[in-house]
Amino acid sequence: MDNIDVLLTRGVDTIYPNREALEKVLRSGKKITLYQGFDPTGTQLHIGHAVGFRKLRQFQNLGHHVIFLIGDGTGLAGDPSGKMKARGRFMSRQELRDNAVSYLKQAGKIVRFEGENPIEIRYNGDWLTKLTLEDILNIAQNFTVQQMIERDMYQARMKAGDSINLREFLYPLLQGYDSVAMKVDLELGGSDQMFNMLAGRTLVKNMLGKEKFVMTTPLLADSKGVKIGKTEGNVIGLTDAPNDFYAKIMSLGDDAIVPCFTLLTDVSNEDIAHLKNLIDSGENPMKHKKKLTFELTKMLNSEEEAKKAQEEFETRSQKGDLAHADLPTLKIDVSKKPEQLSSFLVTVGLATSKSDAKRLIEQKAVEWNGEVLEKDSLSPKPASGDIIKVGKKKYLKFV
RNA sequence: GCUGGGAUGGCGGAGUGGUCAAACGUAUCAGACUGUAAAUCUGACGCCCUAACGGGCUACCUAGGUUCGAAUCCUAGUCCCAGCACCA
Repeated sequence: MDNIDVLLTRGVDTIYPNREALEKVLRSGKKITLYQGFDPTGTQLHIGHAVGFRKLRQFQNLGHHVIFLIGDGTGLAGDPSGKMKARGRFMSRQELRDNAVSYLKQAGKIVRFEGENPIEIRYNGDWLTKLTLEDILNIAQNFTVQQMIERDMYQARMKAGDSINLREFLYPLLQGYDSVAMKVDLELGGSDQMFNMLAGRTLVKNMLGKEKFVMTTPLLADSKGVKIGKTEGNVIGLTDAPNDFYAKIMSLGDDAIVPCFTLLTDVSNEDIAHLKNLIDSGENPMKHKKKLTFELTKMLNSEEEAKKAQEEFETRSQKGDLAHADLPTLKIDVSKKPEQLSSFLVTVGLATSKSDAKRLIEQKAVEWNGEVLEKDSLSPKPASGDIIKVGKKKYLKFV
């Protein structure tokens, strides 16, 4: 299995028109131009994005011309993919540009924007916002309404009586036109982007008279199909602090181990198959999960930080040894009068309101130096070195 | 333009005069279990007072009104959606 095999199979969902055709081109030694686009509609990239980034990096390392496209033009239209509702509001180009700054910073943890064969950054607003009406009509003529509304999501929306805004409806045309504007040979994207990418294939064929390959990457999901990394409110961000990142990955279900190894690491297929066997035959998967987590933390930070995060996790969570753990600290305010425990928790930021604090106390979630405080009486006087723990994740150490 | 439908807690979504701080689901939080988990089970889930029983306040798009009492009825407004028509 050589580099090209890996490139074409590992972490790849589908290749259009087919794998053989692309392989032939790559084997010929030709360096291709490819891109993946990202609409900066938020500020945070999550671990799921890393799948695509890694693929870009592989192409980059093999000497191909990789373009990292910021969708400050397509973002204006609002990608309807996977959305069961039309967007309530659309973003301005300025907002998108602002978000893009942090996107690039985060993506830079995996792909290279500098050094040898750096990835080129482009903004599709540069050409999309300059399209004339005539251009748009010419693009539109390549598609039929039937093709567009065929998408499952639109069918579902129509059935449910939900709206399909014409603005988002145009999205595939814009994304498709990017391929024409940049004259790329290949577009990479998550499998949810298939429709949009195929629109680009059509346009490239009709407008440039050439073949554009499309490669989709699988969405990062555990074996039950549950998406990893972006469960509402609990995003595993690429720039999370190593300790947090480590803990978040560890708290994924065991089902996530194999998919994560496959899509996010360079561990060989044989090794993955081997560890899958071990787990299936009853071995405690924790060891492998720790290895996985270590690798990922290292990829996004450094070996040293990954080590530290791992040690921290071991002392804090596995041994429950809070005294030696690296906890957030708070200076004791000596002038402060003793107060009710519940209000104390609010003051130090461990509870959001007094009601919240009382609930936590009642639920035996508050520990002071390892001792559960069950009563909302006067709070103990904090002494240096005291540790308060609220629930499993919130700690505070007094200094 | 016409005709209908709608706006409820983080989200989805019940509720059509009192028993509604609002079913149910989901998310979140806590506890149990465990391998740190995940899954599962249990509980909590507006704010404030109380040791507790309990009480107060604020909330169902906005502003008024009817009523002893309104998420629920009326009036006006704002926003959203669907269908139809227009396209001479």
